Amino acid sequence: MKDNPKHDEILKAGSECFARFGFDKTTLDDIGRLAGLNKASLYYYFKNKEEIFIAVVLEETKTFIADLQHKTQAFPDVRKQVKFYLTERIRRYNEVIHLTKLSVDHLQKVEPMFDAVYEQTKSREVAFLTELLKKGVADNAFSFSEPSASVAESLFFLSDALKHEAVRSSGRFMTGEIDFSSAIEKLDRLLRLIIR
Amino acid sequence: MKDNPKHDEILKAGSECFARFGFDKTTLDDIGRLAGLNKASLYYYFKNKEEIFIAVVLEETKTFIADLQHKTQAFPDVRKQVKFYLTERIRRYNEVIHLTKLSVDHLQKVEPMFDAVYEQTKSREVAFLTELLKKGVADNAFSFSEPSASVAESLFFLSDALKHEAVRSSGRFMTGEIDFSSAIEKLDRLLRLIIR
DNA sequence: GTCTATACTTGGATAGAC
DNA sequence: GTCTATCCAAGTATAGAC
Repeated sequence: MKDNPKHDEILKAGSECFARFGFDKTTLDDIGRLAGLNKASLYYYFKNKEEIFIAVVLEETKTFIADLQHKTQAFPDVRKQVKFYLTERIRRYNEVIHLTKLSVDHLQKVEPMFDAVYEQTKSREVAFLTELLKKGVADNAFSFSEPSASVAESLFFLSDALKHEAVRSSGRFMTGEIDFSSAIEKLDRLLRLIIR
Repeated sequence: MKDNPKHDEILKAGSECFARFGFDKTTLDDIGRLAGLNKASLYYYFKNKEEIFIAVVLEETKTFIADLQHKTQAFPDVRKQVKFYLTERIRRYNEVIHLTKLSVDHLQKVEPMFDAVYEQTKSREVAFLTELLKKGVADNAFSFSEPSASVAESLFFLSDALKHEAVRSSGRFMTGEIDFSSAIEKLDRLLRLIIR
């Protein structure tokens, strides 16, 4: 949110529309109208509608992650910090999916977009986790046979894998919200195995 | 909700879609898919998309009015009953507008549809008000120089007029909800003048 | 009654004038 | 950079086969 002013206007307009109508039901005219631009002009700033959507979610995810990392610091125990962080970032996924207001039929179509978003925040997230783990090791809270950065990346993959599995298994019968409780439970048990 | 079973299926599907997407963003394919019919078949039961919408809102308004009339009975004082009824039916309008999830730009387009709905429930509403007034007169709570049925119709028009004025004055700057407090205040003062 | 085919309109996207 | 013109796909609506 510091680029070109028009670029930001489009993101703001897109955020507004996607939140109100969801991805499918938002038109480029909707966004253009709010941004004060002809819909054709949107293509000067973005490749297509999908890219606008990804940029909007990416922006909001950055804010969420920054906030989450701040909240994580509040926990006294490093183990609890790791668990809280990995758990909450799964829950975030639910919010974003809910924001798109898509029926199950359309969910498959947009899920890859989210993957692109999470791929782009990955380095930031892994770096944060790495620091957490290093602190834990320094405090003798636990130890690993591998470097902290490597373990952090594995934990990140673990969190994402459980998240995706939950989405897939919710499958055809999703009614608004995905139930991540089982994924979070699995995560909890795996963390106890990994962090010793 | 007792006509043709397919007819009702369409209403159910329409209700679902309009609530989720609003009028503009709902497609006939959306409704047809949910109702288990080809979109062309919808035209056997309804003249167009607008008619489906009106039928849906009409159905839901009937339910609302029945419920409102029931709630009204709970008030001990007839004056309070009249005031409560006329006030709440204005508030209902906000709900329905909100349900359609329309931007101000589109509101003008659909407002006539609501008028059609309210026109169709008018007789039922006026009849209810007439009974209230007759009861009040019989109890010597107040009296009129005109027949109760005539006064009831005037009160109905009054409520609708204030409602419409509130919609118009909210004009270009509406942000989600229309503020009916001023209309309700005016109604309150007028009622005190009329019901003596 | 329900569907396929089709006319016309709106939405996503590109080309090119300014 | 922003717009108009335009293409193609999807949406509203009608005509007509079954």
